Amino acid sequence: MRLTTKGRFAVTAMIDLALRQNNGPVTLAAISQRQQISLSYLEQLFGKLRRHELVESTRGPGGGYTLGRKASEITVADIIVSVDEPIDATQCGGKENCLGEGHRCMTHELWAALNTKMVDFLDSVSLQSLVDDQLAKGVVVENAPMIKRAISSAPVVKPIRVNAPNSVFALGGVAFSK
Amino acid sequence: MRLTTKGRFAVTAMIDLALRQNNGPVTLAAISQRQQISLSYLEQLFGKLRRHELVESTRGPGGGYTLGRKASEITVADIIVSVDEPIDATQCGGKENCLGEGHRCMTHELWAALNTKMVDFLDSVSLQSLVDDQLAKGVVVENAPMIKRAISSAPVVKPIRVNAPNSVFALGGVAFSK
DNA sequence: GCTTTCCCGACTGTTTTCGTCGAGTATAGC
DNA sequence: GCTATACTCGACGAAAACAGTCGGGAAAGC
Repeated sequence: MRLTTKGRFAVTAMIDLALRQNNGPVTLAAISQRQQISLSYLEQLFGKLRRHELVESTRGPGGGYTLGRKASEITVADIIVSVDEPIDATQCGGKENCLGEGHRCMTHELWAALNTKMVDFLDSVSLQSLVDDQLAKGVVVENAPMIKRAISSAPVVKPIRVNAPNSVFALGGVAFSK
Repeated sequence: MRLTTKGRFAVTAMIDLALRQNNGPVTLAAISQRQQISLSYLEQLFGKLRRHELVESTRGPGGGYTLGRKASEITVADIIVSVDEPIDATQCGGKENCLGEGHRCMTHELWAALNTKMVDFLDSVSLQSLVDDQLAKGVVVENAPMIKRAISSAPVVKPIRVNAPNSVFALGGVAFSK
């Protein structure tokens, strides 16, 4: 279980998606603009999310992504392991005796305890609960036009490929200096 | 809050230290051998842990490291932030309006919620509780000779610098394929 | 046929991780 | 004082992961 900005991007994007999928599929271009994440990077992340069946895609105009199952049935742990590709294979597999010195892979056991706690915790946080948090905080979801047709009239801001010139969130663990 | 193998090494080493500091200071060489972590790397990690006052050092023969305070008063969060050096500075600082589009940095708020939960959780897990887990699992702590003197007699395995030829735990998130 | 949108693989630059090395300082015991 | 032990510090380096780019392609709707 690793926890980096990569996982954060994925969680952020998933919340954005969950907040807005009522009006049909949400495009990556829209998420990219709202959350300031590079479109190409989102494509990579959603490729993984789709292969893990956390999202479904529909192509063509009016297409985009929707959640693969209910937000209450998607956990933060699901999202993070999807994009992090746990290369796993902790070598000794967990059962072999890493070194035949009788203490059989204490290092492994050692970390496993904390890791279990971590996974259990992240598995207890559902996407729905994060969405609720956002709604409670008064996040305004532009209840978009149900039109879906009648496009190509307004001066749409063209969603080009490169839209995050110098990403603001490039690095940094997250605030909390305390 | 980042969570990588670096933090894992630090936590692992701290548990090892907590398990054995009864018989006086524990040397990095000993931890290195038991946990299969490069000695030089441990030196770096413990330099940070010491500067954060999580451990204390005593030099010279018979020296080593001891915990800076009781194991029950050290949390996993303490250890991880010590070695991870939270570069912080999430750019927009958390108060500015990242982009003047009214939704004032939703991305930021979004992740902050989960991050708070993470930190709170890791802050609730004490080093002592992890040590207890280990003892409960029947980890045998070689209740080492209280001698401390009378060294240089037995054919001691020389603790040279290079002792982890090809580290087994080089990468990999941790097991849990499920 | 055109546009929209997802899909995929390859590529690149920076940061982090992990580890090495060399030199130095404090302490204890002879 | 000498020597061995052990921490202390800084620099360096290879390899991986991260974050992002790019170009082309394929399905679907108009």
